[in-house]
Amino acid sequence: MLSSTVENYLKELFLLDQYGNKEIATGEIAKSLDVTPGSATSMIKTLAQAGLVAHRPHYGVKLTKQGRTLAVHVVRRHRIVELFLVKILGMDWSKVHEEAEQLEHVVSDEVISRMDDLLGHPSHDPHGDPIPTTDGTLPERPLQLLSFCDKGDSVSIARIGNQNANFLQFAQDNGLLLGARIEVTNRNDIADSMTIHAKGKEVVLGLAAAGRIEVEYA
Amino acid sequence: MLSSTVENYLKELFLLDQYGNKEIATGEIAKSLDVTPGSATSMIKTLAQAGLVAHRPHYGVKLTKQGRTLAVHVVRRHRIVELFLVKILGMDWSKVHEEAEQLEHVVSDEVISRMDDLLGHPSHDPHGDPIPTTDGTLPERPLQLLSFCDKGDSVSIARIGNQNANFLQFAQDNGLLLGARIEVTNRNDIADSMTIHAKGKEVVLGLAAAGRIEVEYA
DNA sequence: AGATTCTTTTTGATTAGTCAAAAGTTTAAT
DNA sequence: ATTAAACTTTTGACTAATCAAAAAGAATCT
Repeated sequence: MLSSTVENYLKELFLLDQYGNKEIATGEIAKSLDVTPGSATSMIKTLAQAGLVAHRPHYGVKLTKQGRTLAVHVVRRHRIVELFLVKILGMDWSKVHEEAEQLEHVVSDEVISRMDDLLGHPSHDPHGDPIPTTDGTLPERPLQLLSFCDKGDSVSIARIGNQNANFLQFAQDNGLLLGARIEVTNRNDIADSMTIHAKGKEVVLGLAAAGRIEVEYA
Repeated sequence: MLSSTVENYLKELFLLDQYGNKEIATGEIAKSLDVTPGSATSMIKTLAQAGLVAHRPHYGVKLTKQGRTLAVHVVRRHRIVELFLVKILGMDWSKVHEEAEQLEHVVSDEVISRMDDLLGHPSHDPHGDPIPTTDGTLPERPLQLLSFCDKGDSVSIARIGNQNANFLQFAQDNGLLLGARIEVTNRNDIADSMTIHAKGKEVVLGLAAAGRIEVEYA
């Protein structure tokens, strides 16, 4: 069995590069997990020893097939738990990430499978992130960053992956919910902002914030 | 925040003496938690340092008011989670204890409170153990060991506290479920056994096994 | 009271994970 | 081609929790 710490390293490596083509720098994983670079190096060596990552010293680290499989399972647990907390327990969308961070390490496969049944085998979590299947497949969707949309574009919100509770709370308060139909009513590249029409409300977003929201033209 | 290990020591001390009148021996808690006596001594010193237990070296240890409060909350989390797993996720009665052992350390108060709502503020868990309220009160019921019943007694099963999965499985397979109406059709103190009539079935139990089942005359 | 037994505590070592700071590499800039 | 900057690795130390084995304390039996 893997420790929570090991699971977190694997998960983070996966999230930093879903496709597994680039090498992750020690400093990058260290920053993501809020540990010192030295701690990351030492854990990377442990993971490499266990065959879960390939490490090229001074260049970077990459999940092995085995490591990726384990990571994907952690992500699956995390996302099913998140959706479960929202849909079944009625928890606030902006808070479930924190909770799932803890639960993902202790819920058994059986519990996950039952939650999955109860939820009707969902394809995406409450933030629009895809839920990997048991065999490790991830559903793909062609999404676009809201920050790339032009004035007049009418789209629907498909993903708000940013896990910061304050940002999510803000989004929620302004009608920027998953699936919401929105329209870009203005865009000003000089002022670095855009205006969104959502559910009768006007919301002004900086492009950086808009870049944290992904949309679908469908 | 308390570590899982600390929570387990507190919980176990509570379970070994719900009423808090006797002192628990170091060896007793060590055996319950499956650690060496030396490990228990060292943890007890840590807990005493933190004001969670009172330790009289060589004589025993007892939860302080503060320690008891924390322990009761762990027990509350455990029991609500157990019931939730059975009632909402449909898990097997004999398996939820193990799962709850893990979850009890990571579920937040908010999740527990929502589970509690969803379950309708239950008073007892799937084994018939009382669920402490948020303020730390435990509902009391006058129960009797099945092993003390006489031939002809008609009672209902109120508690099967034994957490061994095999025993629970056996009970389940023989209709010895919580709330089941049963009758003692025979009792033989020499042979150390009794016969129970449950749901049209006859079950023979040794008195030791019958002692792990508690009943209500009501 | 003395010896034996049982239990508890102490001691010293080990493991996982971490940090701070020193030392070593790589890359980029002059 | 040096030097500087940025990053990574190494080193040594620390904490929580554990174990095995030695030492100490309490209880019991004669």
